[in-house]
Amino acid sequence: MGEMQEIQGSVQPDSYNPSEVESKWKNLWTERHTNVPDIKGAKNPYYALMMFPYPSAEGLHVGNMFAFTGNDIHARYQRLQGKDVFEPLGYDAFGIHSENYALKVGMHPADLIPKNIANFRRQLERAGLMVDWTRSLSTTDPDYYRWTQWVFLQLYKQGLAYKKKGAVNWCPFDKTVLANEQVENGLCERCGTKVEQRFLEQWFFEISKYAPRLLENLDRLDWSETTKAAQRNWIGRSNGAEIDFRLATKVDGEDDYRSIRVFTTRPDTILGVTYMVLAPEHPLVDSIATAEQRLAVDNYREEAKKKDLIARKVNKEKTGVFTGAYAINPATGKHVPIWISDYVLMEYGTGAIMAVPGHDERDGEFAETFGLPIVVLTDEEMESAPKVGVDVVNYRLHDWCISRQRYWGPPIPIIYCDDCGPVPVPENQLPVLLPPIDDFKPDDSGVSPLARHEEWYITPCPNCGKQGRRETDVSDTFLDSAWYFLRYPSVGIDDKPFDPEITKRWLPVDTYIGGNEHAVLHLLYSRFITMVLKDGGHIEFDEPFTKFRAHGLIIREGAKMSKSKGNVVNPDEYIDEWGADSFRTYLMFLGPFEEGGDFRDQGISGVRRFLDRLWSSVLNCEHTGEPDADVIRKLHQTIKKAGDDTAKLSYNTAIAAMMEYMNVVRKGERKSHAKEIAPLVQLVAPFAPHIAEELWERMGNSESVFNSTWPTYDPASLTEDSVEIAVQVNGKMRGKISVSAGVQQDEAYSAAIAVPGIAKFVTGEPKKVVFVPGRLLSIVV
RNA sequence: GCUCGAAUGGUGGAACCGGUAGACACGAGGGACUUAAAAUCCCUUUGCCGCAAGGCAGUGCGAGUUCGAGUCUCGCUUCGAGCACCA
Repeated sequence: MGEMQEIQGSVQPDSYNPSEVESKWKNLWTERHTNVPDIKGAKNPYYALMMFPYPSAEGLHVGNMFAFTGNDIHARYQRLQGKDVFEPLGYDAFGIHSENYALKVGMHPADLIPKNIANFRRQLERAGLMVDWTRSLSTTDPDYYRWTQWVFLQLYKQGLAYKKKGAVNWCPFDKTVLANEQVENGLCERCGTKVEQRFLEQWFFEISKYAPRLLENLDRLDWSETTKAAQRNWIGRSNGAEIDFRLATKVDGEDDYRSIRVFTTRPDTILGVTYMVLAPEHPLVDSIATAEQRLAVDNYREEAKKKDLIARKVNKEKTGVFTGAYAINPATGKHVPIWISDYVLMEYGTGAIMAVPGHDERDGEFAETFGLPIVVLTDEEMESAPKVGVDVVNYRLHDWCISRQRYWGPPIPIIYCDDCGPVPVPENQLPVLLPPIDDFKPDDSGVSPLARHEEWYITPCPNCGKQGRRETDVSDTFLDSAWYFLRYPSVGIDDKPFDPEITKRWLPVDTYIGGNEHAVLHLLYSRFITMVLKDGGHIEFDEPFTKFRAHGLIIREGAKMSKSKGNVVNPDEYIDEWGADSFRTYLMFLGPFEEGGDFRDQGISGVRRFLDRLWSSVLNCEHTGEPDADVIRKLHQTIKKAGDDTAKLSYNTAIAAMMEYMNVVRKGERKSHAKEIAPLVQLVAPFAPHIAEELWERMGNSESVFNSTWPTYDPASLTEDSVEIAVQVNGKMRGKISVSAGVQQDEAYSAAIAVPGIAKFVTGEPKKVVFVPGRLLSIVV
């Protein structure tokens, strides 16, 4: 063996071989249960959570890897701080995405998903995450979705789940309804198909009731500001007033005058009202339309119903029709005509507005189109406007439509009975299993494929025992993911969704990391469900994630990665070539974690070089004699810098600090001392855990490096004895002086003008001298 | 239109509270080692002028505050993200 290496020459007997080191430690971690915390007895529990992935057939994406690694580093860092860290990971495997893919490749999702999960698991394990694999889950496990159905029932019990026929977003491609949050610019978020409006009976969660709380709590959450801003935007609070406009004539056959209530944010402009507009669907339209206008009104309402949402939103030309009726402005007593138009939305406010064309752009356009009068008010008129309204607050947040006319999801646990009406499935009869049907392809009927299976949906009413009918819609995937963080610590407990003692110990989640694309979907829904469970007495906190950080996106060659551009990075290739430790560290080094960055193939070599140097420095270090005092000083500075930066997820600068230290340690090809290099192994450990374990072991430690304690620094070492002070004359850099650290202004000044290059700019007595100790001397002449 | 971000060498990116702009890394150039290459190690690397010492300019653009501005204020430009006929 030795002879062979002698012949090959280039092969060092003990050079760094990532794949060897990594597979060794992967196995040891599993054997020793290194990553399994004591769920019931942990003294310093720390829950480090990462948004779970959808297990796609393509396998893990670098974006996922980037995010998981960032979370893993945080988790490992917290562990080195002495915390009992729980880092779980599972799969968000229900939903349209999985189902569409299964349809495309002609497989059943129930067969496809386990394959995808196995591939994900393989890739995730290669990444060296500190994940507790004994507590994983998939939302498609009956053991899991049983409790998703339980969550539905809690909302139902608390009066927050209701069924309503109404205008909903229908995706003609995915053949299902969508939540408002899943519609982007009138297009389906998943497939980009134009969304149509349909009138269907659907299950809703009354999230709108929680709008004030969802908004107010944001102020006390330690979350990325961008995420909070997106939620505030989405919840959309606006302060205004509701004002009643009485009709000028009575509705036929009624004794009293009816009135129309409007919402406005500008009650001070009431003197400028020249007409009113109702949404076409407004319930009063039928009764107030006059005989002459009836036909025109009906036609317009039919047109509005047909018009797809995108036409309404993109083509903002104003259309409308006069109802023939008039109302009385409560502030002036004047009669104003009542129109209907689809620029007024039934879902917002009261579905009716007072139009002030002189002070509202949209009203102005409408008035111009139809030749209605435009009144521009003076400031005095607005200030002296009579108060005829009641102050109200409106939110844009709509209720969450959770029914999906699809197959691949948890069936909604409701049974319809002719006598008893909708009856919730008793909790002890959960789960309502999703039947293994083959014809799961959705159709245009507006009902789920499950509705084709009488043998499944015909079932006795839990109340009276007569023949009933199951709800055939399944619930939205976002319900699966709105509570999964509650389940992880209690995985394996089969008589309740989450154990109260365990939940008390581990939740809320200490840090949550994920993509900002979920700011108004998953993150809002999770907060809502948490509040509901708190109000139902199931948990003791009403915010699920104490701290949330949105990670950035990885791009390549300045563009988003996509298959069509051919610039997708497959993590496997890079791990094969460079090792997981180098790959992880490179991902964290390429840019700020919360911003992301550009993935460049060549960049990874620098990180690998760093690990190679670390390897050889540790293996060749001196164990006798004393370490260099200057190096030790730099070490303390590095411990502080790398520690502070790692703690605040500023991973790229933490790595830079370690590299800088490495350069100091090896300066001029010197041999490092064990005391100089050992703490660096610990600093590197969260980033490159395998090599850190290996080196830690080779340094004579028998325990995992992750059971060691983060090195401490001596604050006295942070300041240098002598410092370089910058000297400016009239604001321009003119030179530097080297002085002892505690030097005062006079002394610094004398030292400065003793330098000819500085003195030549200082002519005569200075007008002013500014001295920043240890940094700078500024002379004004 | 509204709400957030961002803009710094050839490239990715650093810069605490307003205090030496360009840390760290890639790339490039030069050198050492080698029969050679790879690997490794060392040096140089914002631009311009200069043999040098040194000087001038410089953080998207234009003003301002300040002894001093990448950083603060005002006014723009461009790019990215979210929301959008929400009264």
